[in-house]
Amino acid sequence: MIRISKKVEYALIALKFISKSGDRVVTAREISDSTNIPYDLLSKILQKLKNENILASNQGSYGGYSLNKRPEDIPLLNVMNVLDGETAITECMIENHDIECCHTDTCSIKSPIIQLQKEFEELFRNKKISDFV
Amino acid sequence: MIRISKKVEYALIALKFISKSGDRVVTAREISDSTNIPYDLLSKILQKLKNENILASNQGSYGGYSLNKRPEDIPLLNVMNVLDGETAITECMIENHDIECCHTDTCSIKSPIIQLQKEFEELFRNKKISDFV
DNA sequence: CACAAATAGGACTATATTAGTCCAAATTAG
DNA sequence: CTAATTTGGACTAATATAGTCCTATTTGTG
Repeated sequence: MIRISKKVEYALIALKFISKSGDRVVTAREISDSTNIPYDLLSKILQKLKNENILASNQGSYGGYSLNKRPEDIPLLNVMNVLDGETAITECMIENHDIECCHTDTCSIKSPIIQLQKEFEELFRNKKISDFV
Repeated sequence: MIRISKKVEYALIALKFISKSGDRVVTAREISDSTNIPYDLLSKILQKLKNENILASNQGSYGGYSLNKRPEDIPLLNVMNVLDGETAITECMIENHDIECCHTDTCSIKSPIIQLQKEFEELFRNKKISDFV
């Protein structure tokens, strides 16, 4: 059941919330309270987005998060990769995949899978956070 | 880690195998032996494809499977839906979804998600089994 | 300095999904 | 009748996702 993870879904909601808040920094608590996203989980998500320089953060009281890039410069694919790891449509598409696929000899669908992988990535790379704001 | 399931991967390999076999019926055992796909799992997959009229089957000895549609008339999305259930990019995209999303009031990303869902489906609907053969 | 409000992040648990296995029944050609 | 096959239910194992808990660190303010 191919699906976008909750983490990514929450990230989109949070990013929208932050981008609607102007220059003001926004706390994880604030987002959690107004969206019902579990606080602890949300914190992890925001931290990862910060480590990827999508968000900027200030610690300490009166701290919080703010956007570090323009929404139109943040591809959805980026957010997905940050939160859930590399987006590989099949196991054998994972880069540096050292586990030999047991179908290697017989698997003749590899090249169309590579093509599909490309189109898939393109779809999610062309979607920007601005499309969700 | 958004990914096509093994079931679908196996189905693609099996469908390719069958379509390469001309008019001859092909047994699950035969496919399993030459592709290393676990026999029991493969059987289930072929049965589901049969129930969906993508394959035709003959029981008994000298039985087996054959294509019931032209590869170019079988969308990948169909195979995915048959094997893994409805393809909904997020939980709230599942049709007749009666569980109220706890973000309903605050979730303002619904309309772009619907749009993404459409584009996603289009990608996988336009891919046909013939693209993998 | 002490405190409160934040981010930061490791470790863990619970739940759900996916993958795979086992078993028995029904069908059919020879 | 028998062997080869599809059919299909029930179960187990493995993996991934979602969520929780706890503690450390940072920093503005009284």
